[in-house]
Amino acid sequence: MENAIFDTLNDRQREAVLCTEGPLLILAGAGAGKTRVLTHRIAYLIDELGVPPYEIMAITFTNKAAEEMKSRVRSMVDFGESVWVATFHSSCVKILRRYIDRLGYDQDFVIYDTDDGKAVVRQALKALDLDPKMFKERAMLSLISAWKNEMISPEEALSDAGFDYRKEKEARIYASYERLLRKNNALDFDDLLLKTVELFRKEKDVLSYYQNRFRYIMVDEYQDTNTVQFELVYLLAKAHRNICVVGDDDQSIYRFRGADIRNILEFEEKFPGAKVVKLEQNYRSTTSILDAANAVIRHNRGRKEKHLWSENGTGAAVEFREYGSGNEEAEEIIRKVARETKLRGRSFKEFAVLYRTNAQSRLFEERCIAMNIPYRLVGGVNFYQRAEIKDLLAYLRTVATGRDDVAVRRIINVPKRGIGDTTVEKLQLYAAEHGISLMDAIGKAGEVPGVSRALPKLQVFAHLIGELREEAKTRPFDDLIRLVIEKTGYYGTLTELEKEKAEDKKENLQELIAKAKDFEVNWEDPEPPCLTDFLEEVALVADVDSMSEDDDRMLLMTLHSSKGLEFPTVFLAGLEEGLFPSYMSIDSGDPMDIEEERRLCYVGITRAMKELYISSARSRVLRGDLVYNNVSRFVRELPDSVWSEEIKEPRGFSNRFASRGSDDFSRKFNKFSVEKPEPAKPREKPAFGLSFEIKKADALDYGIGDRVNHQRFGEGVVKEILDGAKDYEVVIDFDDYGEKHLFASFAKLVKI
DNA sequence: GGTTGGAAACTTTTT
DNA sequence: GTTTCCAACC
Repeated sequence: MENAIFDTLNDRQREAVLCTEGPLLILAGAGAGKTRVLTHRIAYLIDELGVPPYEIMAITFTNKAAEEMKSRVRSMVDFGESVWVATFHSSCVKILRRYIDRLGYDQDFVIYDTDDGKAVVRQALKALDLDPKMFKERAMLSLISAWKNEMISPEEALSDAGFDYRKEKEARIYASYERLLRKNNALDFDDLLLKTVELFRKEKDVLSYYQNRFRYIMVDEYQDTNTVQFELVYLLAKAHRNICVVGDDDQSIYRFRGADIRNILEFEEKFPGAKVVKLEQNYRSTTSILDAANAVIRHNRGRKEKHLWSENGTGAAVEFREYGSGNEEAEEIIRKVARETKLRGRSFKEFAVLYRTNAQSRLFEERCIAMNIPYRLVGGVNFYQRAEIKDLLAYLRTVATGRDDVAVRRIINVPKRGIGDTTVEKLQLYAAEHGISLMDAIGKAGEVPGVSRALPKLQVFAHLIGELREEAKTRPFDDLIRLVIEKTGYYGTLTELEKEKAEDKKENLQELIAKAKDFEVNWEDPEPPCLTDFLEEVALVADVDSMSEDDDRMLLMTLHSSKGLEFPTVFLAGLEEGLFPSYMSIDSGDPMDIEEERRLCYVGITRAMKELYISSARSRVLRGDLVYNNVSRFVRELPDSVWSEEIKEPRGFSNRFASRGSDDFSRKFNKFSVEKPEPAKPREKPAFGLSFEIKKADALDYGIGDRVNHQRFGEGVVKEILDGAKDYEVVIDFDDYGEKHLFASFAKLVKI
């Protein structure tokens, strides 16, 4: 190959790039340059094989990944913008906007998020006269989602239920939920995929159009695909079989969302004759960090054997610290960031704190504010899920379609205009009886039985929406949003809240206005965008997507959000039994749940480029009350060699003995228990280093003069053995590292 | 019939 | 800590 850009690839990467025909599975370890492989592969197809760019499809999971790939492809090849690079969900939306009429929907369908979905479940329960306490919204939604991911229809769910009362009711709720969505001309997240598959199965001409259109298909993060997604890819690829999937089974962390790890483990069976390329050289992290990652993930059973390695050098040792409390953990971590940035001139964005649950973020946020550290909180409540934003968007949805009952219900009394639940129920009933939408029923409120007192208020509301619809025809979106705020007197409701919160909400609304403007300015199609386009964009963005690289702030996020990102210094916080791994996964009794948590830990470790600090807290406040957790099992799975820097420091070492008795260790490493040990002293200085269970051996199986092997230092000769109170101290002269003093129980020396 | 404030109950992770 | 529920008020 003459092209210089391909010279920067290693042999395995090049192999993956050159294998363009037929099914290909790229098993890419963390930081092994999979995005580079994908983009180079696209460039190779276009530049070397002359494939037209529009015949190439690359599917990702997040918008951020899609954006990154888009910009890389554009900078590498001419007409790069013609390559179809999009997320699963937005790809499906694009297809459905063109052809969904074949499934009996209008093309301007709206997309419901989980909040809307909850409202629909509530309505379904009411329609079926079922007790909402018996069938929880959230549980029902995840059940429905699971059914959809498995492509099980309401009818099938019903027949599967047999004579089980509960299952039968659940299936009926599902059926009712479906009817309501269809009536509102709405699709939920799962529908986007499911309806596309339905479309392909039903309309052969549509399927073959897209099969011919996408002659080369690439799927990123393949380990996170679920059954519908697999089916979608399978349908598209089965004609030409040029399907390349990239993934890492060790980074599969979305099982709870229906991701099926078997999709990657069984790829070769699903696509016979598939070629497999493993990328194991890591370009991101130091060897210390990779050792830690490898050691932890080794404890999982169902996985493809891999061993990450790098040429980046050993680097700083991974450090573990146990703090007295969650507060102290946050304080020390943020203090460390403050020191590093102030004293060593490092920038804030080099640091990231990763945690298991969103609830943990607050502690770090508070410390950042207190210490004046600029930070960015990723995830938590998604910008577009905030109440005020959703309210405004519900107005826009109502203005845009008029069929969206869920949106109308949300805003009919926001701000308060004296239209209560009873009135809405009557209107809804009337609408159902006459087969019209809620908004239409409001227009005819005079004819609705039982509506008298609320009638003038309803007329005002209907008039308001009518007016906004008129204005929407000419105004740009940002202007329209301003108008909604003004006409509804939305800010009026906010001032009643505490000042600070109201300010926050106003700022959020300003940001929404800015985003709307942005959207219009960046619109690329010659056709001007309509309100539906904007609402669609907004429905499909995640929080990570809007993370910008340029502002210098440290990052706080869950382990899930951190996937695909990298940071010079990572703090993995809250490594405690019950928190991480979560009590849910411990209690379920399914070892697969713990394995998923372990993969999550692996993802967290491999985000780090140069430094990794792992920590836990002995006590922390969880939903109001103080709990005492044991150190996570994952900490114990970390390799001894990782801690050797500490062992070289006698000072840290003696500290460790001074502050921790061995009873403490056995308690800590016991399985998660509810038994509460004595409370931690709040301001106690934390001990450095990892405290392994120190158990003095009765006798050592090596003596002075023997050659022994150490995991990290290699081979050496035992010079001296000192009998200490709690352990033997062994002096070894290593061939490569010289003389070292090690403790027998830590060093795990093996006689050769 | 609608609003409001306080008590109760629930928080794993999210495209 | 935060969202939902209910009962007393308007």
